[in-house]
Amino acid sequence: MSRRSYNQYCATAHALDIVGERWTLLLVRELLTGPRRFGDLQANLPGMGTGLLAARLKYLTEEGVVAPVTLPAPANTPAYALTEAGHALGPAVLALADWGMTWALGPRAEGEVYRAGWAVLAMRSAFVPDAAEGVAGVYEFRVADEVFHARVEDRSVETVHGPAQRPDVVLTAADGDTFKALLLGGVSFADAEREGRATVAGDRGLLDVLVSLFDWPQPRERVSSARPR
Amino acid sequence: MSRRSYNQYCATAHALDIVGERWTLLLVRELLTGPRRFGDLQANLPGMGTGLLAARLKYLTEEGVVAPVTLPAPANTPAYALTEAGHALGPAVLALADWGMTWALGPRAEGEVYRAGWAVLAMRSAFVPDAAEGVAGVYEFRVADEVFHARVEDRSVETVHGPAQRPDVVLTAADGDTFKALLLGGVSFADAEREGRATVAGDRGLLDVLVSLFDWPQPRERVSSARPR
DNA sequence: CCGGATCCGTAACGATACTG
DNA sequence: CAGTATCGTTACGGATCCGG
Repeated sequence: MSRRSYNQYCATAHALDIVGERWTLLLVRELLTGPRRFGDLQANLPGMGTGLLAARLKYLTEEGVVAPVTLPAPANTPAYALTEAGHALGPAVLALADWGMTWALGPRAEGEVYRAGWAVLAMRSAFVPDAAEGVAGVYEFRVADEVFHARVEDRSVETVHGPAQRPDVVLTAADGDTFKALLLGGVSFADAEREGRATVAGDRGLLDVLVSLFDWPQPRERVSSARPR
Repeated sequence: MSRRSYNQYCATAHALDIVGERWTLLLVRELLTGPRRFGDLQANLPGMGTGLLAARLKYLTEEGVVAPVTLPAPANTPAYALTEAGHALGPAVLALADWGMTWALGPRAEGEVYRAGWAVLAMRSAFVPDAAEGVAGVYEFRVADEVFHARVEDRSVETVHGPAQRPDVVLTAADGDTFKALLLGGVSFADAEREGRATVAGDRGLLDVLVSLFDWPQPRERVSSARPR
């Protein structure tokens, strides 16, 4: 338990005792798409001091949410991964992302950092299993200098950072905004390629299928009036 | 946006910018079961300073998550309620509660505060719609000095604090532990009544039905080993 | 260079006292 | 009852330094 506990016998309070401190759930978000090294975490969590990052990792390790691992050869470098309990936080992080997409995101603000990898979680959240009936495919995405991939299979999607082993199709987008527009269906892949903002290699048909697998929430405005009973 | 923003164009980060500060999600948890007055919130959030509570309410009001209301006559007293955006946080709070019940709750620790009202959220979380096929009933619960009720109808449950208008059955439990044991099915209503720890008024058959509507998660131990890929 | 540990100024929090 | 005001304590953020 963190030094500051809510001291309530309540499931929500206990959960927040462990993962409710500043940065913690964003740290879990990073690890939800696979193991990461200290430096990668630092790069994706700008504003978080190295001391704090180290302290959080240590605390979460003690609490059995995170575990240190050694990346497979040839990297052989230390990294951090989620335990089973850590992975179980996925639904909670996705529920927050869901709320954020609907009620808090809006257009990109000035100076806001954007990493395409974060869209990976959004894909999990907006994925519609029923729409993926009979769909199977491995997608690799390269956005700016980031690489991640998605594996669609059996009405489910699995999103992980890093390259795919044998992708059916590789989508390269110049920047995050282009990638987002493509995923939301606002821009066609053909148009983006024509404008030089994206390139596609492999089974392009699978990309059009991909877009149809998501149901993106309609952004709403928060208004200051009580909800009628 | 709170003064300290994560400054990331990410749905999770934006959500946490608004509701990620200390106490905020517990405050939302309180309001998820209906409007509450300042003093009630204070009483259910021991350890939170009045100044901080006032600041949070003000901030959340500005952000359109909470709205000040006047309780209906004869109370006619000021209170706080959730807006539509605030109610939309329900799934996120429940997801955290779910995780907490499985991975973080355990037995009650020494000195931990327990309010029966918190079990109300747990009931929402553990409710199994399929088990409630054809079930309808209004339950009122009185635990220690707290009163709340549940309305089961059409494969759904609605839990609100305060008394019910026309309850089918009223369950009075001496303390939270008794109430919990009854709900989890560890103790029968007859036994509890015999021991003087509970009384039942109304349609007692509905209570046995109630217990069958929940699927309580099996508590798990958090262990410090990475989850296999 | 990566993975941290240490230090210090600032902002956030917690407890209590006080006011309309 | 519903909040302000105040003040000591804790947590965070940024920078610098250190060992492999």
